[in-house]
Amino acid sequence: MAELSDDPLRLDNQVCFPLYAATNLLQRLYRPLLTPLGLTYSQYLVMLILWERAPVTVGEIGSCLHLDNGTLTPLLKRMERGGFITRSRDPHDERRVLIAPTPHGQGLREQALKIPDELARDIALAPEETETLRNSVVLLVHLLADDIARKKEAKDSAAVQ
Amino acid sequence: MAELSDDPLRLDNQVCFPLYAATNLLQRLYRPLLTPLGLTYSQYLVMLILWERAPVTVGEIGSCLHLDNGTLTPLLKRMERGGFITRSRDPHDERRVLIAPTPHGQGLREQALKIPDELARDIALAPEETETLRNSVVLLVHLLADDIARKKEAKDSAAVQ
DNA sequence: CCTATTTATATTTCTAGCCATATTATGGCT
DNA sequence: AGCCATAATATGGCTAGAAATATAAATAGG
Repeated sequence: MAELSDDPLRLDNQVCFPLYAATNLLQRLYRPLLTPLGLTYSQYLVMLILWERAPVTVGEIGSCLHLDNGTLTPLLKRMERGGFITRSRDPHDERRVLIAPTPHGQGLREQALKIPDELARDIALAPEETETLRNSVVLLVHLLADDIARKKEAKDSAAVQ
Repeated sequence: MAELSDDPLRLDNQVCFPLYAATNLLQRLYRPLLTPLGLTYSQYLVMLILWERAPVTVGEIGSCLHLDNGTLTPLLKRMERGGFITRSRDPHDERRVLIAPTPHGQGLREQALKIPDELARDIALAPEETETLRNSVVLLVHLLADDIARKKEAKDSAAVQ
């Protein structure tokens, strides 16, 4: 019995699997709240950034959300087609693409304001426990992001030699 | 200042976003450990189940991992093509498809055993903090899964009327 | 028995996410 | 000006994930 429950490969003993499952389930909960606005969850995250400040570059969005360019380019194009954002080259540096909300995109902020409340009702974790959870996951994200950045750097300098 | 930091739409104040980011980053960390085995992260999760017990049905895998059939069917077909698993109809109930590891898939367990250690080194959370994190995310998963099941049931009974 | 319902899986059509590679732009150097 | 290293974004090819719908097998009611 101790044998089974100490098995590091046992699904119940993993940390990463619950994170993975929670993320999938959360996106399923967000969907019915976001589709009336015409947004997916990742698109909603982009709007959260743009509601804080705009314009931002594709690269800035990527480092905020920890997403790759190959993910963002098509996602932002869909958002442009949907009329949520504009994409325009920075005249001062034409390598950069500036992303800004359209008036319609900006206007959605009002409707988005009620989403956190609706979710809080569903999640039904004690506020204190939510805080604890948030803090440890935020810490984990920092550790992971640093670790991945370190590995990327190691790889890049190896590629130069 | 208090205005800004109380904004529920601020990225820094969200619980779901760090979970989302952590999950993406974790999959990036897993990738270099799993590609030598020929597995993706979700495929690895399937193997974790099969290493505990086999055969299992597609539906059982789905409820363990909280994944949809539309996700699992192609995933399992890729795993079959890759020689990791077999898919066969249950002779007693031909609606069901039984999934079992091939000898090759079974053999990978040995190599997989070192993966949790390598990851623990990368994550570098204190063991106690890891435990706290795991417990709160597991709790969250239960709450979310129950909530979604409740909503699905409500929708299905509405469809009947 | 036979039809109606339920159950299990598959299919279709989207959107996302990653890696590796390519394209274009900038800046510094000579 | 011309060249080289670097930087920012785009592309292609793959795997995943979800909702809605379809197919086929099993079961229940009459």
